[in-house]
Amino acid sequence: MDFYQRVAVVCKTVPAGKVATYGQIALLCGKPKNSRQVGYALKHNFSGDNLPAHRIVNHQGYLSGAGCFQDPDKQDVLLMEEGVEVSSDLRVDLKKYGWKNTLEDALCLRAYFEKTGI
DNA sequence: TCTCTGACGGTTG
DNA sequence: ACAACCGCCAGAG
Repeated sequence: MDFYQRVAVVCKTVPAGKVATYGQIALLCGKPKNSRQVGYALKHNFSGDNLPAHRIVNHQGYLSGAGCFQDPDKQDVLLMEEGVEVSSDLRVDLKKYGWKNTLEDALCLRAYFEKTGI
């Protein structure tokens, strides 16, 4: 099983206009305690294609933004375009914009992982 | 192997 | 609400 592939898939399943936490991603990847590895994966940007990394925030709703985009303000712009409000201190309201992963989503991802073998 | 480090999370005071 | 602490796991040197 390729954890990073799973991270990529999960990130893509996060709907536009919503944000997910690292813990959520790790949980959906089947490894609840690998939240740090999620960040590591995004930093190295595995799987090549452009992942919506701007939708991934920490459990407090802060955008870490450690240079995944050359322009630090790029993430604000992307989130704003998706209708997510970002405060000046790079924080989003998880109560409003946090992605509530349903059991259906988890099962769908699980099935996808089984199917593709990752 | 061993150690250090890190886009983190949860609990506690 | 906030900060300190501890736990966690995979890469890199």
